[in-house]
Amino acid sequence: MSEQVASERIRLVALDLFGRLGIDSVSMRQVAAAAGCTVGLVQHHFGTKDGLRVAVEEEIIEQFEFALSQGPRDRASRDARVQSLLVKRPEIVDYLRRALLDQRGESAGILARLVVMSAGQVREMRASGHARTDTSAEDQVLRMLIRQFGVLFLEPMVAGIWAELDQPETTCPELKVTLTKN
Amino acid sequence: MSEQVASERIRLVALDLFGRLGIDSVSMRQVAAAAGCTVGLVQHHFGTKDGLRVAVEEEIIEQFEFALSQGPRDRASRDARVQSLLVKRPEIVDYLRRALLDQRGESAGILARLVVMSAGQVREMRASGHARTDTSAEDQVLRMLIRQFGVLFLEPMVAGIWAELDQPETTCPELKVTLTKN
DNA sequence: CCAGATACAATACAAGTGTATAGTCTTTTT
DNA sequence: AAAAAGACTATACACTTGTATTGTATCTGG
Repeated sequence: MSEQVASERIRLVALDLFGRLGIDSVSMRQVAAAAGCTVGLVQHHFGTKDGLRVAVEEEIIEQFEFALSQGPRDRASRDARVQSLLVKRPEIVDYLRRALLDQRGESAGILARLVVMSAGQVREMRASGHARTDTSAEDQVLRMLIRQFGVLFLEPMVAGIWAELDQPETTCPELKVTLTKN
Repeated sequence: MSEQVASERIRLVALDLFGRLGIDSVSMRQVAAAAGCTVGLVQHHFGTKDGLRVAVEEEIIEQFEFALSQGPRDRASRDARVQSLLVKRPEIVDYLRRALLDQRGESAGILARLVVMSAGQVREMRASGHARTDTSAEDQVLRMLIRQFGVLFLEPMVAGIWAELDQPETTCPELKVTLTKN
């Protein structure tokens, strides 16, 4: 099952760790340990930490391109394929959420590429009659991105609040009483 | 204007930096430099970095309690006061967004306290007839929090996408052409 | 077979981290 | 005025960080 090449394994655990903890909070040694190798190997394959970040983002882009390129080209089908990808690989959602919210320095690059891809999709849909052309293309791009990411990005917020409402006795005893009282 | 006590100045710049860059990415020395003092003074006032984090969160809680405690007690008025606070102090929104996003370890504490506060508000509204009692309190708490934070949390995402759509020639030349073509 | 590339490990190092400690002023208290 | 307390600086230390370097297997093409 985990008998892949080490390079790919490193990329996958890096994507997972970066998404879950944030790039800055993950050390090369952490990545190496999670991938079951040494720091030297990570360096050998990706050069620097930034090189690893680029490779991770490359993988995300590839996944998107794959999901968008095959299958029917109407809006609903494309949305479904993207949604399927994001549900199957929540690490990607985590990573992108951080990239979108951070938006400082190099981490904004993947956002730009994603917007460009979405713009391409919108243009293609407009040309093939799968999208109306009487509204602005910018709006359509923005709507497309929010349609695909909006709920997924808000999900941890709702989940966090809900978890707190569900079992608050660990952190704050009086809340449970308050809420179950009526 | 900036002739406050150093302790308060440190707390404010720490809140700002923590919110903008994330707690882990901000060093004590960075905080000290931004506050115009040395690391030793930060230690003297707040002990450890975690102590500084606690103080920063304390300040946020205080601001919320202040906004909630004074003025009319109906839902619309409270929402307006909270909204006013969050607009006036975007660092607080940034900080809370990160706390909500991270949700690991100690950083989840302020989320818990915020949920508890909101639950208290809901209970008070229910008791005073400012909120209906025929729906679940949990739902009301969740709705209240999403009502107050939802758009503010999504805002940087929209802003980021929009900025990319607005001036993409710096990062990706062909997008501009694509979008302005029709 | 055997050079050469490739996969991987071990270690070394400068820079940055949080924090402990000790010292110097300045204010407050008695 | 003496002393205690607080505000503030300077420095040292152990640790982690990313990365450079060097070495060793393992494969691979001629």
